[in-house]
Amino acid sequence: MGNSAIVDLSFFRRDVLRVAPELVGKIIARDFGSGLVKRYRITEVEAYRGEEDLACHASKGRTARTEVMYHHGGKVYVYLIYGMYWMLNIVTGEEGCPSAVLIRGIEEVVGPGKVGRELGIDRSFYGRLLEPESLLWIEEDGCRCEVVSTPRIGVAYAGPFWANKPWRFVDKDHFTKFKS
DNA sequence: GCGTCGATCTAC
DNA sequence: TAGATCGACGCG
Repeated sequence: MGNSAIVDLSFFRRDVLRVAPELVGKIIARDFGSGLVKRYRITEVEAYRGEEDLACHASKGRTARTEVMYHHGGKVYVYLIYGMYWMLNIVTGEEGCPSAVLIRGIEEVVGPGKVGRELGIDRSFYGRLLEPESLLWIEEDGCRCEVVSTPRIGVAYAGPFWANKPWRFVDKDHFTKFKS
């Protein structure tokens, strides 16, 4: 990955259905300290959109957990699932419009639980802005990739109307590596 | 206070 | 195919 620029926070302050597919192919950068910065190409994401989306945590309303989803875009939303895995999300949209993008895959790391582990994500990241001071940010290097959309994974509980929405976005070149 | 279940992953 | 493992949420 050659020259790349930090993605401005205004990028995230748009409809999640525009932000999510555009995030595929961008780079997530993590500063581990001691001068170690790792960069990973984003290969798979999912969009969660508003209180009406029964697969979205904001469908439960504004709670301590979902609070940050109601903020303006560009912040980190993390939560622990199954008592073991930290799910990494990026808040999108304007203030008061709860939505977020779940990072499901980065290069060779397939699966949101493994993404959180690889990036060393924990609850301390909740609410941070995506900027170098937060040790986690997004970069753009002009790479353009073809994006394939499919239904979201693991949200059958939301009912077929929402579970069937094609709001999972995958880099086509990586698509064959993903099992459905 | 207590029971249920989850935007998952791994090992048996 | 079941077990790990715990916080959020709903009920009362």
